Amino acid sequence: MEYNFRETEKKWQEYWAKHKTFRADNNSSKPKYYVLDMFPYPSGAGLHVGHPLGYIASDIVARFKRLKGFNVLHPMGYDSFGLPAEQYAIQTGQHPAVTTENNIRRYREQMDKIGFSFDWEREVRTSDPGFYKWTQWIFLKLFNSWYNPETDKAEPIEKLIQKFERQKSKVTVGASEKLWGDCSEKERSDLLMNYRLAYLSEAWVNWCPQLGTVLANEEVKDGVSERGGYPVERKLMPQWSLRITAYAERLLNDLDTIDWSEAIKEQQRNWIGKSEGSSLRFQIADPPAGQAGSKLQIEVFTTRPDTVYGVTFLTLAPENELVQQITTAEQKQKVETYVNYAKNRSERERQADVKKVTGEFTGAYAIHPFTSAKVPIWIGDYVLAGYGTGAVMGVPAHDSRDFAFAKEFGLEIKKVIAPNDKALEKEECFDTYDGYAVNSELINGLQVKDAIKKIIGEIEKRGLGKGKVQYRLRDAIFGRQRYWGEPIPIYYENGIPKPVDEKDLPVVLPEIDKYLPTETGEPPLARAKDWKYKGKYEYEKTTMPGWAGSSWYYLRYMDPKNEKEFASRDAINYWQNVDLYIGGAEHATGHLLYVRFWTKFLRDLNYIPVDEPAKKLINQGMIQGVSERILMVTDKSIVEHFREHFQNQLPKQIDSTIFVTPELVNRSYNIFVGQIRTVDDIDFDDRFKGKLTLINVDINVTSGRGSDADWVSIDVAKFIKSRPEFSEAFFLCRDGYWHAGKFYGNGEGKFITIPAVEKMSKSKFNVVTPDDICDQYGTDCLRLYEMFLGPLEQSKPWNTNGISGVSNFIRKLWRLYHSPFEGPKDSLGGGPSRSDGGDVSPLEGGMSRSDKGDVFNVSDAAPSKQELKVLHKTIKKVQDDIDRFSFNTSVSNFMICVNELTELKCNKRAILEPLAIVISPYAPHIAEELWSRLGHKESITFAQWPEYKAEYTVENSFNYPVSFNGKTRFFTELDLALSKEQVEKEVLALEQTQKYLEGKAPKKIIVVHNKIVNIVV
RNA sequence: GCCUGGGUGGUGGAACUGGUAGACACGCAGGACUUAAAAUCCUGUGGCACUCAAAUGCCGUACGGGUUCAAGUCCCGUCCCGGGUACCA
Repeated sequence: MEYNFRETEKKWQEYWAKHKTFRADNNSSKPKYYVLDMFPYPSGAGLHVGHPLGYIASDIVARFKRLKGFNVLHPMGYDSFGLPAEQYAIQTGQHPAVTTENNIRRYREQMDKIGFSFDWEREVRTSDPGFYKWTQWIFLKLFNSWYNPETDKAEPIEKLIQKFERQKSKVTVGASEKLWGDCSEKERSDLLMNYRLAYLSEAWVNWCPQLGTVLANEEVKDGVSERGGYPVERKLMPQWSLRITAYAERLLNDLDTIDWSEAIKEQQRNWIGKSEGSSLRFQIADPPAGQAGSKLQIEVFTTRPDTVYGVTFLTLAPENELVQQITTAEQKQKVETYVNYAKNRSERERQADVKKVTGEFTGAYAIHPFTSAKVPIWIGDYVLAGYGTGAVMGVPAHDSRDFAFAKEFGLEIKKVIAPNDKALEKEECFDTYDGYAVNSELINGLQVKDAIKKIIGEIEKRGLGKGKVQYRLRDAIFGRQRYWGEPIPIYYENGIPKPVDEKDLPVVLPEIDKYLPTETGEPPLARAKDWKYKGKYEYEKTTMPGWAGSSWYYLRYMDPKNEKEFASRDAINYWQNVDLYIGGAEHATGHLLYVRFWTKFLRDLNYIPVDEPAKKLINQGMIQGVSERILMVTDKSIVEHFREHFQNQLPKQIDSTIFVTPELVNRSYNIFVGQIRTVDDIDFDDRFKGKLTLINVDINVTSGRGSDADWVSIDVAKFIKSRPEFSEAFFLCRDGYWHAGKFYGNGEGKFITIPAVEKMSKSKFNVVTPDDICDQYGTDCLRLYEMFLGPLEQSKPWNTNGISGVSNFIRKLWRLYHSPFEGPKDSLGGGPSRSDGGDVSPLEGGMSRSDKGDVFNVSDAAPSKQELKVLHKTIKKVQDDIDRFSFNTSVSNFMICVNELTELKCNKRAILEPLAIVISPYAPHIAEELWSRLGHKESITFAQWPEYKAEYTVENSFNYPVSFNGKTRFFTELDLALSKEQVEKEVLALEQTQKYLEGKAPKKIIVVHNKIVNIVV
């Protein structure tokens, strides 16, 4: 009988739920193991086949660790605050909480189907007040802390206040200096904002007046908003930010302590962007008439102070405050025009247009601190206001950007570094470190590195500046003009921001009538009626960004129901941090940096005992979607080429429907000749260049799958009727691979489709959900197949071409335990001793017996040597594979193992019982069923992993490949006990050896024990 | 540009510290069973050459060099693809 996966999988999923099999215990004598997946944002599209890839891998590890005797924490939850739900709410008026709830239900259903071993009692949702109470609590801690550079950690702000109170020296408040005791409340608040780890400050943002919100950089395209196309301007606005920069050095250094991929670590290092150099001040020369400019100075940051003698100009960022003060009357008009121009160019636009050099002369000059020469001061938008001091010294001879600027505006170029490599002497701009200083008075002749050291010393000595470390990392803007997020627990009293009292948390997200900004441009929360702290104070109206909840959620899983603390001490001390974290690499510089930041902060305040959230991180690859593109072919020879290539793949029948993604309809889309390279099995050569054309296809969409349709279909017969010129059209359709193509017409066609392999997303109409696979082949099959697809960390397009192999394997596995093999007549246990699985199942309604094949056939006879060898080979291989996260090779090994045992007609309990355990992490449902049929009353989850015994896999002989000059010629079976000399002798005595020696004496013979024999002739 | 991961049959991919390249699977071809199909099972399957056959030889891990008895694996150079990032001074 065939294995009935539908009944079996359902049965065991119900069993696990009913028995709470996967509940993790906070009080256990077992060693702990915490394996965590990045929790999903519950989107409307549901789970796609890419999601479970990582979840399956982590589930395998979790189940494996349980079998190995660990107390495993393997939880799941939802990152349920976020933009899409809010956008949907704006469009439909439906409360985001409602759509989120629906989406979560869908996700849960889908996940339950896959049989994950999550402890669902620990589920968390970031949008749940019981959860975000603690997100707000951590925010308050950040607000009430400062970073003490002396102790190099965060401390309560009270310590700083005490320090201010005690010290006699004055503090700087705005433009004046006062004693702390003399400051007003407002002044004190403003002063402390410069220290708090969560603080309010003026920051440059992308502001869209029409939408009434700040936009993230990726939401702005070509100076207009991505949604709606409204103009976006750069605006200085009060913003809540987190002082992540205080942790820059620790975030950088501690990367060396964690086992994360080098790629992610490197990305974080680049993001933090540490650079060492020096600050340097330039005095302004001859202030323009009527302005008190002589006291003004410009401070720059440079990593190349050694090139200081090459400075021929200074450039300020257009936003730099000094611009207004130093500009001369003659240049005022021009400078203003330029500043306005620069202001309205978005960040993105500036970046996209890197090659376009723009700038303006301010009319002012600065005095070179070493040569006293007068250098012109320019403004240019290649200088960023947010980095360093917003001003650079222009050294065109040794910096390619300064060079481009000088070229554009005809500024002087002065060489001060000579390359060590004479060949490079002619280069106009030489910007590497491989050289020595020239024309540089104090440092002439010194190699760059030494020159830097010496000149910094000189700069410090003369009080012009000092050696300095600069980070690219910027403080994280934390406020969003959005509704669907955690309210920031701050209220305002007389315009002074104050923290909500801890005991008043959570500040619950209020109900509002519309999810839009107010008419006056205030955030949506301003619409809330009677929403006041203690009935009288205005709350902060912005909400937290999407990454707030995910920055600490891993801690909440340890003790998710705790109402007094974010997690109890005991729980935190027991679970520590995540042992294995699995998720996408796209979070490299977002979530994965913030979660490290919050972890270090909580550690500083002694709430947790660890410095890092996750010891080991694995990034699963993306499963890409494949969608159709239509390509117009106008040249007959190309069509012939295709026909030749796919001749034997012509389908016998013609289907009258072709699927096209809606985005292709009624739109001109660009597919370039170069992109055809994605069709990897066709080699397009130059013959085809220029002969592939694209036309605008206007096809009537005749059907869809409702408003949520991912695909629409087009009736080709109808299409051809409306466009008779395509009556001979040639369609080649590909659903993943070409062999599934469909042809139309009968000859010189004009149409083909080419596939586009892209990230799976709803907007690209290429989402494939796991449900269909589960329904058709079963969950175990989906699990094995997703693992079998290739290495976990590799991205790959989704296709189901190989799934039948996995499906066959599951049936073979079943048959191994059930085939009506005849047991040995004289066996000890006596043939098919357990014939009926029905009554050993823990649940009623086991498999029904339908025919003779349904005989559970396991013998208690002693296993043969060969059988033991097969089993132990597999045990070893699978545990090694799991240890190095190579799940695809394990699946191959199961196949090999089952094939070999089938060959051996093995039906021994001593083999089949451990085998079920070994397979159970990968295919838990069928493993449970087999386990129960083997007579066990308990779930296989807590069985004991069989111990690998090397003695069973030891061979006493080896079939040596014998090679001559490295080329393998033949094999010879030799006893492994033989010494090298004996092997040599044996091999030389062989007739074949003599044949290949051709009478010559071997120069050298290499014998590698258990590996190879190589004879050098 | 910079950082990073890759490039192996018709396809997905194996090959762990240099030691039998192509495991396992898909696909394809042929066969068995069947009235037929599906399912299942068996055989073959990197390319080229030669042969009635058995066998054998040569070439093959993007390309060009190198180290080594031996290179997919190590070193140098080049090309191509994916991912990230970008006027960071």
